[in-house]
Amino acid sequence: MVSPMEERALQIELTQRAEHLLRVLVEQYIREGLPVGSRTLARASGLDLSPATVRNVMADLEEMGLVRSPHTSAGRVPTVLGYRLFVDRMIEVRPLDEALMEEFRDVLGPGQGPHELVERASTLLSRVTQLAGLVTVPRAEHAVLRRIEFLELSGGKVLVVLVLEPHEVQNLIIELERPYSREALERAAAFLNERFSGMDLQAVRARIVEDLDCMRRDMDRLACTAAELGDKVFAETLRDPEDFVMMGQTHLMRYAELSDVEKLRQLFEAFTEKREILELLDKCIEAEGVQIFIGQESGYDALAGCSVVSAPYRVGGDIVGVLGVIGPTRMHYERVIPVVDATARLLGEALSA
Amino acid sequence: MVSPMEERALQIELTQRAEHLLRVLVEQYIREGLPVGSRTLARASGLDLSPATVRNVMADLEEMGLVRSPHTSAGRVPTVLGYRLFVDRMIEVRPLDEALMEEFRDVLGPGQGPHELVERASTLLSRVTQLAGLVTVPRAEHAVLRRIEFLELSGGKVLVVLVLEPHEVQNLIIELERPYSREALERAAAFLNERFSGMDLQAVRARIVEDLDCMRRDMDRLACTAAELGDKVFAETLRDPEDFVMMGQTHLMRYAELSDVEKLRQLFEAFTEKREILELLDKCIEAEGVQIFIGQESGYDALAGCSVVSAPYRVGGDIVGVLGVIGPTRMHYERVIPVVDATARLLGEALSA
DNA sequence: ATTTAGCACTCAAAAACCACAAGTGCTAAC
DNA sequence: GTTAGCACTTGTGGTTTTTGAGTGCTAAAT
Repeated sequence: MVSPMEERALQIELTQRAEHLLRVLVEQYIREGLPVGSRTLARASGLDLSPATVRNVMADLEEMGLVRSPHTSAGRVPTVLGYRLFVDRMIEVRPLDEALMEEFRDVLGPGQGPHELVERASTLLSRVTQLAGLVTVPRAEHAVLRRIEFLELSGGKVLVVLVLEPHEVQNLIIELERPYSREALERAAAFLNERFSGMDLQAVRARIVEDLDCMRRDMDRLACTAAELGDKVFAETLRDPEDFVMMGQTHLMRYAELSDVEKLRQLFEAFTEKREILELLDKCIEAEGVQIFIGQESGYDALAGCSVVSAPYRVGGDIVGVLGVIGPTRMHYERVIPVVDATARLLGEALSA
Repeated sequence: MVSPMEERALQIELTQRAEHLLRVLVEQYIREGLPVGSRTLARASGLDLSPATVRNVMADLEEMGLVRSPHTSAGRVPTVLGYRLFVDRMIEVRPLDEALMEEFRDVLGPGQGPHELVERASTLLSRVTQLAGLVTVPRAEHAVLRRIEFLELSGGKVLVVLVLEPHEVQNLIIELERPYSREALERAAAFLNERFSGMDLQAVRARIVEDLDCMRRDMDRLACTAAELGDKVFAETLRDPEDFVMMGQTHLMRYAELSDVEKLRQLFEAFTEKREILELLDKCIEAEGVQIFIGQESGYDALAGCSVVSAPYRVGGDIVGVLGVIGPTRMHYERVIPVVDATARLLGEALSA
């Protein structure tokens, strides 16, 4: 999975010096948020160069599409491609310092239900990075079934209560094609509990699908009812994560580049809409480690001027969700990346416990 | 419950004409959002008055603190007190037209769980008024207990699953002082189910508290365990509503008077903080009908420039929550009030079903 | 063949200025 | 009590000027 931008970035050759200058420029711009002029850059670079020389280099970088000037007499700012190069080649990802790690472990300690953990992870991300944190609700496939319960409602609907092993209760309402007696429901639940409690949901699902056929043949009424109900329930429960938890949106209002109210509104609309964000997160779910979408790379207008840094998190080797942050393109990647990475790791661990 | 502003407003005497002019001014300002000058007002009033006369009246109104001018050569805008007078005396609250009512009934139809209903009500409010809608999660005291279940977790904690009658599942984790065997938990649950299912939570609570003493004396181990656990559970469940659902915040970004990003940030911070908003809603929970807080009346800085229109909603005669909208002071009260009122009524009905 | 000093040029942002329109308060006449 | 008239105030919008940061280019220096 290599984005078009990334591909383009890979082909770019730069002299040592140009690369260094680009790095310093991006760093400076991330810090200050103002276009960087040749004089400043010459000084900040540490190299013994005159502004004029720096200007020449800048002209080259501009031609390559790595920087641009907002107008003739302003300094240079990084383009998306410039950021790309920066994050791909120039960032040294150091592990988080132990003190912070300790705090993370503390917040994401065991003994909480998945939902609580997700919320904490999101809050943690946003607090530490001063950006908006987001975490998808984990897929439940590796949760272990502890107890299932059916309760009849009016109108041919049934309330299903599912108690899962990492302390969580899910409940959903299913609609039945044909009516079942209260007693049938009770016995079906007992049957399912007997047979499947202690197994993980994926296994349960597989087993039920498998059983469904031969049971129909056997005409074993009880087993058949149970399997039918179970099929509905677990099909529903194992659908892709359709939700995420987002915290700290208000942090984004602090960045000047997003201080246009209309722009901000569109961004927040996208947050409450959720659809686009979910699509984007979906793209990350198969990636190996930390993924970064810079500005327009994501392809969503509402996210113009924003970057997303994300990482999948796993339980028992399997990816069950994605988390990350969203902020202005000029975010402090070098710091954000390890934070996202660590959070993903620790959330995964906490969910496994 | 009369606010200080309201009290002050009650004492104000106005001539027929002055009152009319104030009303027209407020209406105009709510529509346009611009200071209203004497010429415009003279025309809009329908009265056959010269601008000069209107100016004289305005000078009086200004002295009474009902209007003010942003600067010497601008028109007048209503003050908080002006709005107060307007909503208290000059608004004719007409019931919603039948078509809209029909839509409301449709959205808040029966057959949904409380949480779903709350979310729908909030969305409905925000959509119809183009403001932010908010609805507190209803107190559960009149929910009927259908089933209670204990599941032991590690570390002396117990997961309690509570199935309530308007289709809802609540789960909470309680911490135990002394350990109970798995069997004891199971039997306690059976005992509680046997004894209390079908009763409303408040009654359950009362009964348990009542029983607790005499049971301790009896030394009936089972009943005692059950009562102790039940006491914890229902004490927890019946606490005041500690949460609300808010929808359509982004609408607020459309109003010019809130278009200062810093102001907006503070407002949104208050929304996520929730505490202040909850305090405010708490004040409404005892009121009879629709309550209105205009601008600073609420006393919270973050809500400067905002008004809140709220109404409690009831299930079976008892207030179980509050709902309303929040928007700029210059909102269209005459329309918003019936909407809030109707939503409260219908949400109550839907929850009772 | 780089690098750099020098210089003319550009452009946005800030300040200064102007004219104008909207609106006021006041006074004196109706 | 009402209104016409008038002087005065003040934000707004437009134009112009100034300023300063920063550029690109050229020609000299290394």
